[in-house]
Amino acid sequence: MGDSSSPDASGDRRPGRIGIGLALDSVHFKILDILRAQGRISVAALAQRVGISRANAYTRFEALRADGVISGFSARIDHARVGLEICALIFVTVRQELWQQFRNALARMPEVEYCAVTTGQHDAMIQIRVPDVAAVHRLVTDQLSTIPAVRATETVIILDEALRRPYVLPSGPDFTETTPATPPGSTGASQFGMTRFIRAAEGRAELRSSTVEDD
Amino acid sequence: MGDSSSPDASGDRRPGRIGIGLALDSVHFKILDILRAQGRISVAALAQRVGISRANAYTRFEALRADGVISGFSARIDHARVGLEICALIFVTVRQELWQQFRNALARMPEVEYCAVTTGQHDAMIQIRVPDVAAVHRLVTDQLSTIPAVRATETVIILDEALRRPYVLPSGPDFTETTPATPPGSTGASQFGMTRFIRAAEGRAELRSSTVEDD
DNA sequence: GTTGAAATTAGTACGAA
DNA sequence: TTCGTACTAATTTCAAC
Repeated sequence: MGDSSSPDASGDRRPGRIGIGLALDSVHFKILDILRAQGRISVAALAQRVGISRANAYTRFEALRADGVISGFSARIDHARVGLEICALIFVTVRQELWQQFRNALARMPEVEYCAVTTGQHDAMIQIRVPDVAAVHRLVTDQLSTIPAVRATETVIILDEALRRPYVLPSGPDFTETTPATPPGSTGASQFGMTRFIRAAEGRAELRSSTVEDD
Repeated sequence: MGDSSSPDASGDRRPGRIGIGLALDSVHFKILDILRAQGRISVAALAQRVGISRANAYTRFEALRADGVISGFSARIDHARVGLEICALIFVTVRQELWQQFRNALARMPEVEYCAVTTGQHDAMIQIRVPDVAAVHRLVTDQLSTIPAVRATETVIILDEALRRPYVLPSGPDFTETTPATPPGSTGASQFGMTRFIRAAEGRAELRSSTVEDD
């Protein structure tokens, strides 16, 4: 609240209102990016890395949590180290009148890591993690195919996970620069909510360093 | 080290050796499960919830991190709240001799959240997050299809994410019970590494409560 | 939105069981 | 190994600027 009239003339941190939640500025995005990579960093260290005061960092941190932008924190667990060596995708054709049954059944299967409802040839894609390939077959035949909501399945084994970057953030200049290097209208800045092009090289070059997954 | 001869007769916490790393027992799994749901919990609170001493919790926590079982911590970010409303899957047919080029190109695309090399009809599946559907089309035509390594693509829009449970842990009795309720050989316990069946109801009933994503 | 205090809590290093 | 305690260092909270 407070950025109603002219969002372009507000100076340095142009907040981009998204949906109905709080307006996020470049500092918020910097915080999110750090917290995405190092979820257990102290707020004090966070403040220092972002370049704001402790109190400010606490306020923003709390606001992000309260507003649901940050829904929580997770340890990243190495699946292989924990006995889940095999990952597979199962494409499912669902009887349209039994969707809720299908969802309920999935919720009861701990091997299911992800389920997306999709357009296209199939209705849903689920991703599972199991100890060995035999378990994939067992899961499909003994569990999935016995659900009445499931009409057909198609299984694909994942041979390698080339990229794993959970909780990506928007690309574009808004999201790494905090210093007043970019005057509002001069460069190819893209306000969130607007559909403006950014030259690919620009937005990406500065993003790269902050996308690494450490800690 | 110390559990070489008879892992069944060791009593309560039967460690299951996985790969070459440290042997994980049920306490480790309980720690992992809590840390998966509440990545920012203090070690003191963790110790209390697991039912071990603070010192022990520190030791195990450090061991899990040092051994790479826990590779880090992440904030869970609500994509919609951050302006990334659209999620899509793109199935890619890759020129087999140009795989490395393909990987390198993906690494430079911040919209790509995940890429898996798969068996089946296509060679890879990538998942992207962008602000709107137009951006999906732009990404496929302007970026992906201009990579020489990409022979063909097939795009599917995700209408709903029915389940999102990153970093799942193995199912089975080993992974929630800490109390000596289960004598080693009597029930359908499944040692990790062995391929033994567990009756579905057993392993899952007790798992359900600890799979919820809070904080 | 920032700085600088106090109060609380976290992390470490011992011995003892 | 694991536990319990004491010690040190850090973080969070709360005040005033």
